[in-house]
Amino acid sequence: MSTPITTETAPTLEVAYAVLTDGLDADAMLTVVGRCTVDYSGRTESTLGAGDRLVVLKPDGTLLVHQSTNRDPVNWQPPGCRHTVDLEESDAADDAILLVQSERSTPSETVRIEFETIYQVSALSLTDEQDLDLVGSEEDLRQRILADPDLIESGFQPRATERETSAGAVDLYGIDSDGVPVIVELKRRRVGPDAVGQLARYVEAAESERTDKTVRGILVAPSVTDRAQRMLVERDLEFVSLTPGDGGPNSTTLDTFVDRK
Amino acid sequence: MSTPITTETAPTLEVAYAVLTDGLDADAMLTVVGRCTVDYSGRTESTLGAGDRLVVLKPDGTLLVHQSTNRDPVNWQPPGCRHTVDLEESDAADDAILLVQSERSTPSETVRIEFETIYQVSALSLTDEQDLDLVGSEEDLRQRILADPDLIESGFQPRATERETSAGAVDLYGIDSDGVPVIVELKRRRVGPDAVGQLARYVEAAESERTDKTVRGILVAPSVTDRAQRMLVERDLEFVSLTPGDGGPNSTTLDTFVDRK
DNA sequence: TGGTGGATGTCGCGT
DNA sequence: ACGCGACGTCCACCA
Repeated sequence: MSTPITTETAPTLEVAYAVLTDGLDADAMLTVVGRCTVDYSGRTESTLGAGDRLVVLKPDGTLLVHQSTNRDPVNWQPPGCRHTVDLEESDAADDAILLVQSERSTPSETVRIEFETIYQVSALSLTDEQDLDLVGSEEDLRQRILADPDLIESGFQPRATERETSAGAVDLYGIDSDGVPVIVELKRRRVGPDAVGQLARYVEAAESERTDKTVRGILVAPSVTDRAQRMLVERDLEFVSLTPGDGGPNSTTLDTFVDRK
Repeated sequence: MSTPITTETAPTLEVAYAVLTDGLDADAMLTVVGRCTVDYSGRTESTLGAGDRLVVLKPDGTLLVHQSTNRDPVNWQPPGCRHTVDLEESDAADDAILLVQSERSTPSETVRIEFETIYQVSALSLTDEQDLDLVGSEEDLRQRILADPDLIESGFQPRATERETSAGAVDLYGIDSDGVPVIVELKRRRVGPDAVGQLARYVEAAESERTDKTVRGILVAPSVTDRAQRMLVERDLEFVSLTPGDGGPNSTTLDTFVDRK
């Protein structure tokens, strides 16, 4: 198999234009490195003065503009956008511009990138059938509890997941050894006030739906902040410390990464 | 100025190794396109089978692994990580591997990328002094209200922003025309139950701190969902419709993007 | 298409 | 370093 890449280093804007239009036609992943300005308008508006950036156009309609810092792109467009490329000629030969634009509706958003110089442009035909396999999410914590409900407390009986209340769906619903309804809110990491508020909402909603008896609320997470702890006490809510993994995500499996010499 | 790029297309692993190690030394932004597997261990764990991806190593210690779909990287490491590159020789010449690894502590996390084939590797020296200038955030909404408090209601007097309560800092605190305390929670976009819960927490905390009188709670946002609306009514909270921009972010300034022919 | 909540969220700010 | 909340959050799921 031949290298699935077309690359031009220090191309003229015309050459870059050709690579990009061909790449868009071929559903390739495109990368452009060059000096550009970026303007965004949509849910908000932003401008970014001229500088060197890495721009990525994905075949699914994603746009990324990366500076040399931060994990997140400084500007972007989510999947589903329509990308277009234009050459803006000019009287003076020197200030011609390559325009990369990305648009979508609902919400109406536009990103407009004006390249004055392009250092490199590439069209990549990537073959990738694989999906990420991730372990340790909140879903795993739920599975762990369903497999062994006593992790919550002795005698806890799960009855439903995602049970609907007027305030939203409850992570885990069940009854304790006395038959009292229990609402469980799961968090995969240390929680703050927001999680307590969420649990409080669900408990309040559940109590307003069954006027006969009280409903217990249990927050399940590795740990809580001080403020969240106080809020739990104030609201008569409970806390159970549990991590998604058996002994925490960093317990045994980490030695997978010990260098194999 | 010369093109600030070193690129090798279809390099041997040895050549790629040289480009990457030199680039790490030079604090360059590095891109690698090739067939690889990715393993992650840290807050959770994940594996990703062999496929073609675009990998980016930023000089600030950021790592990105991008597939051909989605805005977010399938694997990543945030800024501040230590990147290393290794050649793993092998008996059979064919199954040598280029290993790119990124590590950090607090939390302890490792991403390990094994390249079996590299289609392209580049080292980019990007010059970019510019910061993003963004308009239309929640902060702009606050400024707008402080400049004209009557937008909340006639006679509203702001007294403090980020005023502390036992449940956290309140966006905007003031008194109404009757001298009744008012807590205002600002949201730049349509809000759901979480924002109502947040406001309810603040109001409850404020009332427990001043037992003399009730405290009003006003949610300020462009709009609310049905469920959030019901929750507001249940809790005796109020709603005022306001957008960050004057007439909404998409009103007048959009014609900036009309094509200039 | 819109509502709802999770996320290896990330990021910036304050203590 | 930790707590806290915003974010053009993105994203999957579901009605």
